Amino acid sequence: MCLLALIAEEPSYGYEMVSKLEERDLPLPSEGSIYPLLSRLQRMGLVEGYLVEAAGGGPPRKYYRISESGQERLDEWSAEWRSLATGVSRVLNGERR
Amino acid sequence: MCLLALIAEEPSYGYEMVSKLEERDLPLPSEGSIYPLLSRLQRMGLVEGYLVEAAGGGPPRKYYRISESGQERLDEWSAEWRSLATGVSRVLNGERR
DNA sequence: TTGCAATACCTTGCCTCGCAAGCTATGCTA
DNA sequence: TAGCATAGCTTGCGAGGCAAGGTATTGCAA
Repeated sequence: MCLLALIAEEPSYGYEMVSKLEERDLPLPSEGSIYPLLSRLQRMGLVEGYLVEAAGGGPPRKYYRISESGQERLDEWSAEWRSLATGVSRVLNGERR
Repeated sequence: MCLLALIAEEPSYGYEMVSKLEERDLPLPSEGSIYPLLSRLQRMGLVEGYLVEAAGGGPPRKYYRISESGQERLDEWSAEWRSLATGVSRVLNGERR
């Protein structure tokens, strides 16, 4: 969901997303974890990939942009996330509905 | 973590925790998921189990109370959770640190 | 008195997925 | 020419989620 949210904000590529996540205090345990995730998002039809020649050396970058169904899925996911997060807070603070 | 938090609040048993979670809008996907979790918490030494005769029929209840190291672990876990949750919010809202 | 619902616990087994580890290739710079 | 930064990828183990199904007891309704 977080990767999808990053891509929704603006198209991006794996290597860059790692640092974007770090900027938001969400470091990935390993840099290698991101590529299987991105392929999965693509396989699910939530994002589309396209190659862009690297500016300033290095291999070409594989950019991803969000698809229409990706945007819908993201909306669902973030709603689910918010509900989960509120639920967990309620448990941690000993409240009930 | 949520189960541990419930137990920290007051000792409880599996069947009851299911409804406590529902009360907080955190329904378990299946009632059966809770028992492996509770055993794991016990195996990790975070909770202690004890049997109590059921009031009003049915088999004896297996209550759990939190241990000292369980309380410490819970404090760590909730700190981690809060940091994770803030991170995710940051991503969903397109902020950076 | 038969049967069903509620209470309460537990186990098996598949299948997904996280992630550590390691690999490949390119171009710049010291 | 060695090394670093950039950028991508794959393999393999192991953990663990959870659907499904099982057991036993009590009380109430049909």
